[in-house]
Amino acid sequence: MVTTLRQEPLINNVAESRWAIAEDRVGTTQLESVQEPKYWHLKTVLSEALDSDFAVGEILPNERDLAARFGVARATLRQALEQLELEGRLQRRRGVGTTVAPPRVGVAVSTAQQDWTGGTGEAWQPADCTTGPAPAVVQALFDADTGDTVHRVRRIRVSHGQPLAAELLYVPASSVPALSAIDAPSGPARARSVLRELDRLGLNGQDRSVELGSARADDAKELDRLPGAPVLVVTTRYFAAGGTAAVSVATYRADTCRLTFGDSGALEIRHDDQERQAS
Amino acid sequence: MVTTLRQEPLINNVAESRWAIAEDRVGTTQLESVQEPKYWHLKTVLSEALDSDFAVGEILPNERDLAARFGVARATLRQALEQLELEGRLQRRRGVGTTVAPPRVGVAVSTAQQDWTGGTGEAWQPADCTTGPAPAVVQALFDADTGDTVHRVRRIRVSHGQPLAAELLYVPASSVPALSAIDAPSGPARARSVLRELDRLGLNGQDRSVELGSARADDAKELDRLPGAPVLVVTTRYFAAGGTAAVSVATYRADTCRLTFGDSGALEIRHDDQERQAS
DNA sequence: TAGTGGTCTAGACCACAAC
DNA sequence: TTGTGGTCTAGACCACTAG
Repeated sequence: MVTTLRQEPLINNVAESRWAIAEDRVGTTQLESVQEPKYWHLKTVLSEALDSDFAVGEILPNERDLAARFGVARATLRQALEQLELEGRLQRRRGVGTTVAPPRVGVAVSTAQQDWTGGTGEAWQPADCTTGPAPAVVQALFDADTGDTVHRVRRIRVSHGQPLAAELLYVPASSVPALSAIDAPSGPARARSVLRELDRLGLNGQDRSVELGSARADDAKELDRLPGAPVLVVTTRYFAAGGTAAVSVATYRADTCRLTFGDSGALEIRHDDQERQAS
Repeated sequence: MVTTLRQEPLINNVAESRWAIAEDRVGTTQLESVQEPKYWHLKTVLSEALDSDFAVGEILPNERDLAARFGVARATLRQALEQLELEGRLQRRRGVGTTVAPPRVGVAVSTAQQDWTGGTGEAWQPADCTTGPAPAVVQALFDADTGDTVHRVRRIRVSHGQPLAAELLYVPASSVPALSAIDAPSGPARARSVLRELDRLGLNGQDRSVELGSARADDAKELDRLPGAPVLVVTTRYFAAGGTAAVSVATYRADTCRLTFGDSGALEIRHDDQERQAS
């Protein structure tokens, strides 16, 4: 592999040397630390290499080359890459390649009481609205006497041109009785109408939960990911005088998002350094 | 495969029929809905089967049998099972088997101001304490003038005998100057001493973020999972008069935990039904 | 059209738990 | 010892992106 290395000598040699270091580290340390899975060891070595030798946005060699370099099967190499992608260190796109991902963005979730009509700039943008029954899991979060028909408002959260989250906001028809039946029965205009009514209600509290999920096909499309991609599912229950006025199920891209809750300190956690937690 | 089916006739036949339904569903629906990955389709079918036909704790056939039943390679079947485990639907244990998982437990995270000394019963239990430098990522969350040496308090959160989370609490030595240098320099006793001092400080705010991570070896051991298992990493910064008094990095099992934040509604989200969100 | 990551296969062996 | 899930291999083909 040292023979045909004469075109673009400088750049190629720099790249070569960085990978050579990593290769060595895999070869040598694997012998001593027995009984550690190859993919895990590989992931650790790659992670450290990314920390010290690579810049955000840099393109990695393709999977077949990398696997050959480290002397493992492509499937094993992929296991390591998948871990790193899960941790937000890498970004992989079919047909394109693998690049070093930027640090996760901190996304404020709690921000006290929000303005439904979207006066706060670049937060949520309403995309659509339909009317019908809510899924059983959501229905269970409403009060027993709430009717079956709800408005389903679709909203997308974008930052710096990248989609961060896709939300489905369920508003029981009984929560917004004043909603005019005259304007558009669906679509973005309808969505804004529902939000305006919700804003008029004046909510007095909320209840939130976060769990890991995998993106459904529709969410994945909005998030520019493949179905099954890991997401953080944020379920929020909004309370008004009468009880639960709305339920929001928001799915955030787990690879790119770090959810922040400013409970009282009101400070933003900064994370712009490249360093990572030591093992 | 219909021949030797005579021992435990009733139970086996019931089990057989349930799987036969799922098999059919895979075979038939795959033809129409083209261009959907097999593992994804398989996951959907299995998920619906779990919803309708299986009880919590039930044991599934082993992976080789299941793969044969559905006519796919074991690796493909495993991709589907991994997804379901990620979603908290299944529990797999090496050497034992695969079982239907109970619904995720709601774990309160915010609970206003806590009592460090652990008077609240079954929450965190201190396990150990060491002293030394903090990892760079954590150090970055402290104020610039904070010294290098911190107390690292290890705590475990358990519920119903199951480990939910493992925490590393970083307390700068400068935050707890009154800490007696006389009692045990490390171990659980030392941990309690540090927490007692922290309690005495009187914190006036906190700052929290949640992101997806994978369990490091030490955390994995505490959580009774394999290294690399998906976890929800909750990073909390505690403020006192002087600034950041402590930083906590808690890793929750993503498969079994749903983090709840009682921001103001103070209600617990109930989730004891078996139903799941429709696709 | 060429090159990338995504899916899938049919094996093999290993670590672990339980009998 | 047996059976389970976990790891690993060396291929193959497909879907997508970009030249």
